[in-house]
Amino acid sequence: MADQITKRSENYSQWYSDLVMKADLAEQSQVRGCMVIKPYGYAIWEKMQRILDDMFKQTGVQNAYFPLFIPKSFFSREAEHVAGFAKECAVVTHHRLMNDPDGKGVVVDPSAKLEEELIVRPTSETIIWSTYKNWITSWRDLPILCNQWANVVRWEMRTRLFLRTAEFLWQEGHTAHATAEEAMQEARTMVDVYAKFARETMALPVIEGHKSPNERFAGALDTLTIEAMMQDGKALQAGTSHFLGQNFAKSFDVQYTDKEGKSQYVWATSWGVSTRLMGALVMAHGDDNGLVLPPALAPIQVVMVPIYRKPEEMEAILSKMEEIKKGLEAQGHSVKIDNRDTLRPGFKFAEWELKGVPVRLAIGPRDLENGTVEVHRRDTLTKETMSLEGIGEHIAHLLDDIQKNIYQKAFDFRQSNVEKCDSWDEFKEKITQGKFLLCHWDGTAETEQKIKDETKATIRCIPIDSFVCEEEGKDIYSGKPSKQRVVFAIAY
RNA sequence: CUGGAUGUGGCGCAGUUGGUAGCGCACCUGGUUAGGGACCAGGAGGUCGAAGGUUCAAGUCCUUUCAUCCAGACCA
Repeated sequence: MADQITKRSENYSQWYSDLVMKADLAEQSQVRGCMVIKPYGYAIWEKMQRILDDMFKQTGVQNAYFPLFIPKSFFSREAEHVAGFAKECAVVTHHRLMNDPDGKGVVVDPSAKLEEELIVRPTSETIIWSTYKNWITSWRDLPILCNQWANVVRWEMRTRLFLRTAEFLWQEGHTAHATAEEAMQEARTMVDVYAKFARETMALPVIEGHKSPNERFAGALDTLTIEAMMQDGKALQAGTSHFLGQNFAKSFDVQYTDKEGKSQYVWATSWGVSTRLMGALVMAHGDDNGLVLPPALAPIQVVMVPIYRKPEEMEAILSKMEEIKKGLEAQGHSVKIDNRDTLRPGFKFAEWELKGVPVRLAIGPRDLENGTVEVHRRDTLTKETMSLEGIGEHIAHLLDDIQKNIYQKAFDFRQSNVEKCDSWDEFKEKITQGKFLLCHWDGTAETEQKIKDETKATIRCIPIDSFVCEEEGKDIYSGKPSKQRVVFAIAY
């Protein structure tokens, strides 16, 4: 299994190459782990954005945008939040460059030192709450449901493409509510949105649940999460939704006057998903031939490869393909005709497989004569020759089927790697084999920490979906009484 | 910051006991090819991570330094 994990990890980096690359920054630069998202990768991100955005709006959320720079003092206000973020941030200290007096190039103008440093946002709670203070005075102003699509920077010590880059793209929702119940409901609503998006759009089975106190977001009273299993059996936190209580309202003095005329602090949530989802997509579905994209997110859903020897054949085939393409596009599918005449078909087949295009159509002189087409599906790597008649309908069904099948495959994989575990010896063995283990936990941070120290495994979540398992038992490590099982796994 | 490994054309690598850099892929040109990653011929591209030292001579030996990768600490 260890070998398998290594092999998978190597594959992951190959699978990424069409989507993302490490930024090629200056040699002496200390900026590590910045990424360039390539056009093909960004197209997937755009699709994710569009679908998520629609889902957000259906819950009443609106988009807004807040500044990239946050005054340092804002971070001093929320003590817990600071403890979680203060260390690994990019700090702006100057605002001007000047020509280097000793020669070529430019240097920082020392006279342009900022009175107060600016922090490049690692997340926007602080600046948004300092803004909300001016938006909220009455119960009539609530709730405020804002989301922003933005980039954030965290000066991570170790980075990994998509999973942990220094700069990444995300959306962060920040809401303000009159009551704790309403805020908790909002946090729950949004994690449900994420779970639905993961399952239905990304074809990614996830476990929904609460984070243990140790794993909570800095400054949150409760953190809800969706956890996915990658093909090496490791867990990936794919999205989080936080109930922030009144912590930020109190730190930034955000109060409203309720119906009785009394001042009340507002209740807050924040929730986000990032370009890490791209990593999840790749690591959950890819195979030895490259990416496998669910049709709902594939920038190109159908690619057509013509096969010909003579120019006349090419012309006839391409015009037939245009015809088919129009039909498919009318049904809302994205279609590409690969008409590059410098490459051989076999090369193109391999290339589009690497890119994960769900369906490939090949038409050659033989097909042209018979009125047929070769249909190849990426998920199963199988192909069949079929009549051109009714091809549109067939493709529509096929894309649908591929979407479902990719989910099912990931689902089955996960199911076969999740199990209940009640023996500590068994736990130690299985956890390193890439299993999710459902175990009893006594609810203490100490036990969780000890388990982490000994095995690297963490509590991924306390499930709230179909994995919820409330029953009496004994803690896997301490043997103390427990009321429910939680999900343990080794995480990215 | 701690431990281990590695830096040689765009990518992946070789380079013996020191003798003045080579291979595969990719790239460019021409031709033949085309139903699963084509073939032949020709061509271009490197101050060997950087600085210093030893030597008649350094990719190779010594010192320093920088960077990258893996394992920790941090995290979406």
